[in-house]
Amino acid sequence: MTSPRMALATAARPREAEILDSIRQTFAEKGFDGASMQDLARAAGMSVGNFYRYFPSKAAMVEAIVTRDLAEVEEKFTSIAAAADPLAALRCGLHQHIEEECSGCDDGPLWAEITAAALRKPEIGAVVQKMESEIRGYLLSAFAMIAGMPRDEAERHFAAHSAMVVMLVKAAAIQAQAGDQVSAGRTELNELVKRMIDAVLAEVAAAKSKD
Amino acid sequence: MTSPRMALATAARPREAEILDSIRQTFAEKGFDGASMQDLARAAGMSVGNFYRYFPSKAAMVEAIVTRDLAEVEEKFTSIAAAADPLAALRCGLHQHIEEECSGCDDGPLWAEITAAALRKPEIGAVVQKMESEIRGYLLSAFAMIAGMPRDEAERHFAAHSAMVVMLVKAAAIQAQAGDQVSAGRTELNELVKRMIDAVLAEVAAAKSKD
DNA sequence: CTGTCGCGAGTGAATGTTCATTCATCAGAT
DNA sequence: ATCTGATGAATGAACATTCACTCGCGACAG
Repeated sequence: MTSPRMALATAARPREAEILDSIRQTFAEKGFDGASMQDLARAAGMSVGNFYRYFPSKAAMVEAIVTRDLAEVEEKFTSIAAAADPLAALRCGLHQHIEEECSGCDDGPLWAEITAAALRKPEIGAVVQKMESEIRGYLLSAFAMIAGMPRDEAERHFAAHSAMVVMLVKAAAIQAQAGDQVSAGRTELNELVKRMIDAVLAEVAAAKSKD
Repeated sequence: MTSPRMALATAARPREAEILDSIRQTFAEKGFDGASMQDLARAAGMSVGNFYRYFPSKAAMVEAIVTRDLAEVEEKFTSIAAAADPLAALRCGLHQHIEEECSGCDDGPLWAEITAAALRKPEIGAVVQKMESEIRGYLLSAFAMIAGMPRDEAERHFAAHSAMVVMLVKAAAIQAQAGDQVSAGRTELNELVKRMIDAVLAEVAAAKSKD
């Protein structure tokens, strides 16, 4: 997940993307309020003064992080929409995502932090909400294809389903980073999460047959 | 949720409980790192100096908050375990909890904050993990009754199920406080969450018949 | 080829503010 | 007289934000 992300965004605004990668870690480790501008500047490998040239506020950094991740997600959904069997592609993509979050890329703390900050700071709340509603939009488009119904009908029927998928994925990512004693049961929980996602998708697919 | 909480804990250490109620709000509004000792002391209605007599650190406050909420949860599970139909009682209790979190008691931000803090500060992580594992324990005991199997067997079969329930409840509480545009779809999402919980419980109950 | 001008990128010390933590002190009850 | 619960000013560290300044480099006139 790290290398494609870097490759993707580096193309557009190289320096900013590079800084973003450094910043993520710091936010994850110290939290939104816990990370000082000095901390962040140091992590980005530059002086405090210069740092303000790139990001005038913490909210701006979160916005940049969110925007970049959203672009990644969009890319994935585009390939899902183009697949021969969208249901299978979506299912596979989600399962893969659950696996990835568990081992390797530790974005859990970062999203926990951003989620918490979104509930306190309106600027961040707006950004996060825009992101989530956009993702729900992608899901709904996929659902429309799967259920063989127009997009707006899918929206009416499956709004909650799309929200549930987003919720499950986020919750799983955050949970995956908590504690170590239970790591044996981590695999089991992941399997159960995947089954829950399957159940949601099954409800969507079931709308097709009864037309 | 507020009044029973106060009534419960006031019996034991009145002053501390009173302070805790004031503190909650501040943590929810400003975040763990965002809330200064001055903020918290003011919220508790006392001087900074005196405040340190009650809580020497923010982690201690979180611990107190968590401990108190855990006592509430324990109480609920005790009554569930004593019910004639534990499955129905558990199901009803969980559904009720989902409803409550949505309207009225806005504990979402607080738990988002605590969850995020738990991933960064080891002391808080330990406390939260202890709480969650205790709750999972209560769930597993209930599961054992429902499935009609010894407790340790339930633990082997349903560890993931208990973790999933905890995850769903927490995620729903946090999600319930995000944004306002979607509040129309909030009810639908809540219904879906309840159905997911039902699905998990159904898997537990299914273990009974096949003995 | 060379001097120098402009400019974007980068620096880090300075400023005023807020924070955590301590402590000398106080009011009132025993 | 003393003990308990409470006060809030004091202290030093850390923070956000600004700013005067440097450096390297390409353009370009001589």
